[in-house]
Amino acid sequence: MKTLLKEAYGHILNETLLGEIAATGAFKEVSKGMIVMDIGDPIPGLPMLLNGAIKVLRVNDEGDEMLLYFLESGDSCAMTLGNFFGSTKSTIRAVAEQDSNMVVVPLEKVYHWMGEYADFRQLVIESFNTRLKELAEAVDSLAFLDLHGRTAKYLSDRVKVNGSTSLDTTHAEIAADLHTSRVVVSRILKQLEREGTIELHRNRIEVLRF
DNA sequence: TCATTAACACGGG
DNA sequence: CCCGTGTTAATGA
Repeated sequence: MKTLLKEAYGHILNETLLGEIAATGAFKEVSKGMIVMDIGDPIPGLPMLLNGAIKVLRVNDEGDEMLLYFLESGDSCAMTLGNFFGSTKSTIRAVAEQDSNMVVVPLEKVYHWMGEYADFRQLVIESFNTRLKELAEAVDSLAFLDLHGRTAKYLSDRVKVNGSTSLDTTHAEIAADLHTSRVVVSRILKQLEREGTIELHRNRIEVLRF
């Protein structure tokens, strides 16, 4: 676990801290498609992603979803740090985009290290900053892009976090992430295929240009 | 005009 | 057979 930690966070966190995280954090392994955390779940600590990728979604009371952003290796999920402001329940759903490994750091340790280590403080603040930027981007695309544009952006984002132009997905999943209907997604995907942007297969989309 | 819902046929695993 | 896909028709904002 120490090796994975160093690969993902070694560039920002000092050796002592990495050792402490390895010693006190809970290692967690999730496989693709698993719900890592759901609305209302108690937050056990600060999740620090070691490898893989996690999809973060907002969900309303009817169960409708809406993609917020992806977490990649070296990201921590600052949304869970709502704890600092008194909430102990998750307000998001997190689904494994790939098989992933993470360390969950207990909150007492997070408090402690934020006071003790400048580099840890830095990590948390940077994480907040990045998540906020990604949220702003999600709002932008909702406000300024039509569904065709949102779908194209969505596909290129997924290509980026997966590091592959071959996406294992279905039209229904895309529809859920973009909070629209599958009919529309099918039509837009067909259109993108005719434009030569993608290639459609069953349970798979090959992204040719992005 | 463009999205949504319902309904259907086709085909692959 | 079940599920993912592609399409159409009717309806709504």
